[in-house]
Amino acid sequence: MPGLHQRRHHQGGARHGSRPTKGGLAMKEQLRACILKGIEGCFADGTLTSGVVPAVSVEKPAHAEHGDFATNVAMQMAKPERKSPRAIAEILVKKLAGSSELIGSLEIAGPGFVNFFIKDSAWRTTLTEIDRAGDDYGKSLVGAGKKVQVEFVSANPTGPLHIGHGRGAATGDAVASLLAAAGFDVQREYYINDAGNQMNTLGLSGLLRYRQLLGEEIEFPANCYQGDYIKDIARDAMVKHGERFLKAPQEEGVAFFAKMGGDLILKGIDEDLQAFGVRLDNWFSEQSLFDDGKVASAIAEMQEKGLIYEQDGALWFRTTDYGDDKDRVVVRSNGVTTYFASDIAYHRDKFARGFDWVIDVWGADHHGYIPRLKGIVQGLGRDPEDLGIILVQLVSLLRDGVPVAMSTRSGEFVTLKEVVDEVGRDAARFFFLMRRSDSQLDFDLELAKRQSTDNPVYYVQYAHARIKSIFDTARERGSAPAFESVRLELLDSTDDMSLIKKLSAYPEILEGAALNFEPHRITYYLQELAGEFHSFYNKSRVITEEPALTQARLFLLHCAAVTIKNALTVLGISAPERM
RNA sequence: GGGCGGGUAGCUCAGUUGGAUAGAGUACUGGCCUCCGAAGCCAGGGGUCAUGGGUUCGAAUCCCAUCCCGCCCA
Repeated sequence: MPGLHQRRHHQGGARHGSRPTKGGLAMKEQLRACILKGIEGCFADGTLTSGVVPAVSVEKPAHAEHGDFATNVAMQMAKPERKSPRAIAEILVKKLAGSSELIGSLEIAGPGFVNFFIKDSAWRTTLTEIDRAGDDYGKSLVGAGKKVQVEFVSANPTGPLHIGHGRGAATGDAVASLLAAAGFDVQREYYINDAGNQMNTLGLSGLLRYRQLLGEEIEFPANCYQGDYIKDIARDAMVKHGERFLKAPQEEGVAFFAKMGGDLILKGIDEDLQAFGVRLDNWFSEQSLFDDGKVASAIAEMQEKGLIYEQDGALWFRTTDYGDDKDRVVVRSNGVTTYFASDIAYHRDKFARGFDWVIDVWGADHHGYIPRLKGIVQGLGRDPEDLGIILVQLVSLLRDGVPVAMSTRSGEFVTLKEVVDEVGRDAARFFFLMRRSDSQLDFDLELAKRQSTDNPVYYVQYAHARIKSIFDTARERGSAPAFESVRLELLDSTDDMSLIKKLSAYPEILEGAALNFEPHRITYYLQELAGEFHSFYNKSRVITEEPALTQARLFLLHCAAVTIKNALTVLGISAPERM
């Protein structure tokens, strides 16, 4: 559960409440500090007596009538103070009134909430900050430079990436970007499963297709890789090497096709990922763990710690010590190591490389591995929360609402490349990130391609392009943007204010999305922000007869464009100037 | 049989980590371009938050049990 890590790292990270305003996030921090001070003040002058300071929570009410922020401390203090929540709220409100530049007014509501109405002028300073920060608007320092590795995709090099890998790629890449934006030092890694038996199967598949190509009558086994890409590999080998592997011993042929096929497929995977906008910082080979003796040394370390024992000729890891159902085999009685052995060595190596926090992105069908992986981490003497695991659920591909049949066994699966070629990189990424990774995802190809209102990607990108277009028109009409001395106080309508407040929310949304590994929060925010802009645009003229007002509104839209672009960028989606 | 995820509007899904009157998109109905991009906006109806208990000032959210769907393991 990502949420578990979040709390620890959230509290452990450096808060930044002392910095100047960072949109709504810093406002909350300021209010929180202000409330705390108020409570201490009440204790000092005797109006409150318990001396018990509650955990002050400041939140954004669901309804605008309830103010910009609200706190429930009066309710929390009711018991220790032995007063009614509303009575406590009254005492607090008296103390807090006028105690901060931010607070316009205060009220007591409902069972004992204290509602804060922030001065419009305070909200408007966010705009100055957005303009100043530019591409950096929304970023924070919670990560405090901690080294984090996000490992994702890591598909076996036995076939091209399919649509399920696409969701993992979009998620892993976006989470990495989010964490970087939250101040972590992030590395993206791909783990190549190039040591297992599936490589022999790949080699055999290639060899058999090759022999078929050269005229041999062979029934192609059902447990070999069925896809046409195997035939391409065989054809390639035939062109380069002729009939050489017809006469060679089968072992040599299998080894050749395993190596050649693996390299070729991996190259294709890299190309597909790049076309999808994903660049890995590091490609880590499972085989290298064996070649470098890291598997052996990892096993040795665990044996020394007494975590690996021998039984029935096999070596077992005591994962039950850490909550697993049963112990897991590391080395079989025939001397062959398991995937689990590689996993021990691999994760040991990750931490040895200095990562404070290691995140694995998996398909949800691997959820059964969580306890044993957590076991490894603890066996290494680490906190289990130093390993974060993101499970990505299945993608159902639809075309106009009708499911597209997919099955890797039959070879008729839909590849990531096909999807990206058809709907484009931006739409594909947005769709993959539109839902919580926990929940299954319907991906409708026709909807993703549609250039209309029901396609959320276009809705958001259109907002950005529309703003740029307004700027073009402004220049044509002699109102070229000049933001040296914008009169922000002219932005005083409810439409101005609600757009400003939505822009102010971005830093908090970004931080929450990062610490919880939830990129979908950004896609939702983008849709809300775009909606806020479109609504604003339909009600408010930007280019007017009054130069000062025109400049103020252009400035507001400039800030909106910056925010939309930043949010799209962190998801790896472009912000077009024209569409 | 055990474990994990899910069950919220006709459909697809959010729900700020326990807060006030549960939201958005879509679909449906009706309006808005002599005017900065109508790929847009505005208005309306639509709910037993799977079910039953519990915890407390307060539960879609936490706990227990049950039902349904998907996946993993035996």
